[in-house]
Amino acid sequence: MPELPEVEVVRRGLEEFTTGRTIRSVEVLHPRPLRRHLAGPADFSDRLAGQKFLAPARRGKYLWLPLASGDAVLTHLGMSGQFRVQPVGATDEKHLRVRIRFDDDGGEVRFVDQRMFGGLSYSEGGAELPAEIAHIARDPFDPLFDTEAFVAGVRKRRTGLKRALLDQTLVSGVGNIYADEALWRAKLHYARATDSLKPLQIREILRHAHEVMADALAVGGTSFDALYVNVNGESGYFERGLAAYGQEGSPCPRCGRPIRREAFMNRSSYRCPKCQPAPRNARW
DNA sequence: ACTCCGCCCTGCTTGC
DNA sequence: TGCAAGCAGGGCGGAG
Repeated sequence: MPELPEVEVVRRGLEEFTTGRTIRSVEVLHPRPLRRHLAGPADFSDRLAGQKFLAPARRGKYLWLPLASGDAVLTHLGMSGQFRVQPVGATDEKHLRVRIRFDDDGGEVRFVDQRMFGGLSYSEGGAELPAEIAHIARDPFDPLFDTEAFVAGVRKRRTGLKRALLDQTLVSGVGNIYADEALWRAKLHYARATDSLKPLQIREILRHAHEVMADALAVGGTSFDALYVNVNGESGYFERGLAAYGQEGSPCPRCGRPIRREAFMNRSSYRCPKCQPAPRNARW
């Protein structure tokens, strides 16, 4: 569900509420979100008690909370994960999975996840960058993002452009929504063959992905429903900024043609049939 | 080595 | 009304 802008909104919210605080206890209410922590929920809780959080970090859609010990709590929101800050004693959310209490009088942090594609794990030595996500590419907001390596990587692939944009080992943070929006802005069809794109076109699609995610971040991200909210339970406002995604039948903001929805990768893709015509040598 | 599919979950919407 | 299928913004493991 959440892509880079939404995860960054959550990171900023957590930064305000967790940095410098010491954990008193961690309560795991469902084992599923701890599946990546192979030693099990009890071990996860035991290791965290008494530890102090440093400022949270993010790469793409992954988020981690470094600890003063040099380790980290690594998390991913999956499709429906949320972090919420609540006063101690507030009613439990229906899908509350993990509760973190602190040794001060402030509120608690809760991991809430309806579908449980998200989760948490304890990353030893992961404060700087958890080894578990070393394969994830830097995202476009990262000052060390290597544009030329991205251009070369995309051209080396033999696949469609949208598949490449969604491949988190080429560029991270882009999901189905912002891939469609970036493709619309760049006037490129999702099935354009990666190995026939010009370097300039690849730089352009990357620039648009960066810009559309920055635009979304500036207004708190995209929320279609209550499944994406910030740590205070508030929605973002970028849904009104979407030109293509979810806009089937609505006029293209550029040319007026109705936006088309098509099945793609067991999901949906939205495009303007005039601005983003199907290529001859399509790769799906 | 690279690419792609199926699957992990729950709940809301849609159509019969 | 009731039920089942379809769909939802992600990532991984393993098949080919």
